[in-house]
Amino acid sequence: MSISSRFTVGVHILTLIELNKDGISSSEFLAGSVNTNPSLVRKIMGMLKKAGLIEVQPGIAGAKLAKEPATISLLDVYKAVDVVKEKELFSLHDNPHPDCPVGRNIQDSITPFLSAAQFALEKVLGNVTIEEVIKDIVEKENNSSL
Amino acid sequence: MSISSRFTVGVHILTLIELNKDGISSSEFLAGSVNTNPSLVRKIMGMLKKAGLIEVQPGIAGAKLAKEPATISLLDVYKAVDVVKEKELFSLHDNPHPDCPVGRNIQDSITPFLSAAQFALEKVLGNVTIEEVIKDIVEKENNSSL
DNA sequence: TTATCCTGTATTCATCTTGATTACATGTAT
DNA sequence: ATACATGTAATCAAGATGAATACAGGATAA
Repeated sequence: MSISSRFTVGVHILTLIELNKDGISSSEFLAGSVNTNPSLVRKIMGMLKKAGLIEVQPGIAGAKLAKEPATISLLDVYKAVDVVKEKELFSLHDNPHPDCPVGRNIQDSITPFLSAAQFALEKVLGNVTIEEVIKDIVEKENNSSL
Repeated sequence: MSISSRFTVGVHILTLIELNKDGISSSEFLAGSVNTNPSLVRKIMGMLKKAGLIEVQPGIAGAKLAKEPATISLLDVYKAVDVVKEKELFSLHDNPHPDCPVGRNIQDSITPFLSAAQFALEKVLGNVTIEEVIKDIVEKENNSSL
């Protein structure tokens, strides 16, 4: 299992919109860089828009960031594209047997640990911004052209 | 998306084996508590055995822990049942376009952040032992019988 | 030996999620 | 009106998951 690439594609989209801020970032343009189809990009753009991360208007080509890159964290993107539901990163098996002491208590016992693990993951994502990703990419570009 | 319940079922199995240490924990017995079929339990038992967490023998009913509960972490179980591959919790979109500065660098740029997030999650799981889960269940049992 | 019970393992199946693809309604501008 | 973009729905193939069934092989008791 893997967390949907909607998340990393979302990060890609936001990064490219910013680096192409002087140009027009249409869904087709973005899809070309991601190597997917414009429809999927528009779907993800819709989620990013709903989350207040980008500005797009029907009929008008191009998207812009709605906030400064330094104020958008990877966690914002992760939540925007809805890849993992609240407290549901880990699956629990349905209906353990209530006649067994383990069966009737296991879920309540381990859920706090699972939530803590998921929270730790999300905290790391919350500490990384789109600005950092952009800086990193620009730096890699400069290094590779030496 | 969700991480396969093989993980939480594995924890359930280990916990029950220990709490039932004076009895015989056959795959059918364990499956009854988990509320699944014995075949799936045997499959997971095979993984736990391979990882050195339990002892089972063909033809002989019942499984026993191969180590003290205090020395088995949730991370051990998580790795044993192979629910998430190393550094692959997050999906990357294949083949971003190499002619775009973002396309050719995005994966290398974000992979360290994603790995760090996954590592943070695993670290939390590594700090919780089966013994703690058992204690918690016993405690819940005692409280409920007041 | 024979019968019985268990583990180990493979196969099949329905269900779900993902991402690709197509289509089309709606909005904007020339 | 035409051209082009976004918004959104529908369909599809592929992959993962867990349920279910079957059976080979090991262990034990009569």
